[in-house]
Amino acid sequence: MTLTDELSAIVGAAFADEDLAPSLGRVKASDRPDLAQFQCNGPLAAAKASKRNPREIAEAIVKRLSADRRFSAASIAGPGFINITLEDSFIASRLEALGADGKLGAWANPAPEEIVLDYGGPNVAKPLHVGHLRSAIIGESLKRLFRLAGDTVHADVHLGDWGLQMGQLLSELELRRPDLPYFDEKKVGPFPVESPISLSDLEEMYPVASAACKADPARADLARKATKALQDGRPGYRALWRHFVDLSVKALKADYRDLGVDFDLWNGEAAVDPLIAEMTADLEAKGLVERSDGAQIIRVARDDDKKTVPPIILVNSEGAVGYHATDIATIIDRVRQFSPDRMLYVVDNRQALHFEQVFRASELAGYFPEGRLEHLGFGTMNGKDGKPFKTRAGDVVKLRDLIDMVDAKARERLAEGGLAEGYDAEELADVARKVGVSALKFADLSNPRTTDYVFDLDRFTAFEGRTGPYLLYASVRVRSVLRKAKEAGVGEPGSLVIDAGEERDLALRLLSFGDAVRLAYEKRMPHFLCEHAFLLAQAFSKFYASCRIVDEPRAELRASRLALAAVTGRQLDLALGVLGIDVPVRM
RNA sequence: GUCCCCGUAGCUCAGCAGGAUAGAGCACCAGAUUCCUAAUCUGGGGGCCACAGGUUCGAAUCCUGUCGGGGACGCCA
Repeated sequence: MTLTDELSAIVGAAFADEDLAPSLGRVKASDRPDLAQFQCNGPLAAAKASKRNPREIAEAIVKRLSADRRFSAASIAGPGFINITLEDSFIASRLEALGADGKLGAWANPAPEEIVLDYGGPNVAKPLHVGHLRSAIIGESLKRLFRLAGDTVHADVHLGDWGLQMGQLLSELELRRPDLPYFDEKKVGPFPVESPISLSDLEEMYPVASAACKADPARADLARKATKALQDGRPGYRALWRHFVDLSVKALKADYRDLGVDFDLWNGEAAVDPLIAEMTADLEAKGLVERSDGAQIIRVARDDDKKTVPPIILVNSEGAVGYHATDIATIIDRVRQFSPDRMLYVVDNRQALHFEQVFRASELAGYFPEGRLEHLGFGTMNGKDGKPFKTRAGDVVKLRDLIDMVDAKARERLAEGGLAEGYDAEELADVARKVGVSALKFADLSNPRTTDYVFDLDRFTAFEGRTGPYLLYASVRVRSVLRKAKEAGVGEPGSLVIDAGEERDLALRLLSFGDAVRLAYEKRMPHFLCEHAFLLAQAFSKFYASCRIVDEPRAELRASRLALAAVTGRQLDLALGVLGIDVPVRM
């Protein structure tokens, strides 16, 4: 139960005593912190419903609340707002409870769920680029958020390893190296253990093959036929495919590790290949499949659709399956493996129609209820011109290059401030990486998930203001203060005494963590957590600037402030952990 | 053409289960360090919330339309 839940219950009871709906007692943090800490707008809504005077209702409620010792003030303002200010002793008692809670007041899901979270989607043979940044870090953050709330989460990278792009690659290599044993149609094996080409060969081939197929229909036909042959199990193609996947997965794992992104499942589309035949037969038996222009389709349009929802191409005219089919088969596979309550897909907004189609087909076939499949779309990252971000040369920016850029910027910053003194090479590298990646992640995660945003290198590498490094700095300072206190032997953290306004503000901010967690969870939007982390770090910085801690002469106050700092440090680190941001020991 | 998203300070963006004086960061101006990390803190200027209607006691927030930007729309993923 969060603090505002508790306050809402108290105020709701007062509404109930006035024969009004308790839900009208919803309390939230005040929009006018200069006037009060919390507010309730219920009387205005109550007035509308019961045709009474809002101020009259507010007056009756306030009269009841005024008797409550937990409130230092309850008053009416404006047309009928109820302004509430808490007794410091009450704030202190709630903060003590928060400190004793292992999850620092985080909201817990009352009915924990089993969730499959799909947030990778990288393609074999394609290095991660800026476009993959969002799904990786939003997904990672949601995974940690759901787990914090008590859910069980299976994180699935869901590799793109089975569609037409595999046929494009196979045919490309076949054109270049027809002599390789893999391309002998009659040969069933064994094939060499070592891949005939390297990862960089693969990454070079992909855009070439893709462009060639786009330009030349005959070339594209080769790719489609190769895709079909791969899916039909031609041994040479399968062996080569295995090499491609192994090379890519190795590189992808390294890239994701550097970003602090970790998957439980490394399956790809190909993993459900054995289910395809069974599934298409089942869909056929259920009467959902139609023939159209040589392809097998499923119609998913509805009479009340405002937009045209095209049918799913289950099997194309070549006889091969695409990602519609593998996505539906993946739903079946996940149900069999985990029988989850929900499946979530963190994928670009532009895929919205695709998921709509897949979810409807899943519902029609009775595989999984549509309402428990969620496409958590995210906005695209654009350049300053509003178009998808590219380098000056017109290329997409590789994720690795981006990480190197922020890393270099962090080293520069450490050097110019003379901050790197006393760091050995290893710690320097560690601090630079953590500072750089925190900037990257926070800049991205602090945007609402669904909106597009402008990718601005200066902003991503800025270390002042509302940035990742600002949060790290606050966390490091907390740790430093606690260490100094220990060294100086000034005593242990003790019970809370609220003295200065900055202490009260910090305490109230700490107590709002539960609301932030719940909001982020319910909306599946990590930026609410970013907001909280920033406001918390800011409240701490203000507290730190105006209140002495280690050398505060009054022992009771010193102990209280140490406790406040300790709880802040723990909650900040927890929040940063959920965002996937690692904190260096010092910076 | 149909549908979806967006338009808020010079810039990048919050706020949109309607509510009080629309916020933050950056940039700009002025300050703070004999003292726990100045990657910090304090103060200041800066807004017809794209536009026009509508609903409401009350609209940045809900509805309709216009303009502007982006995106999606059967054999790519």
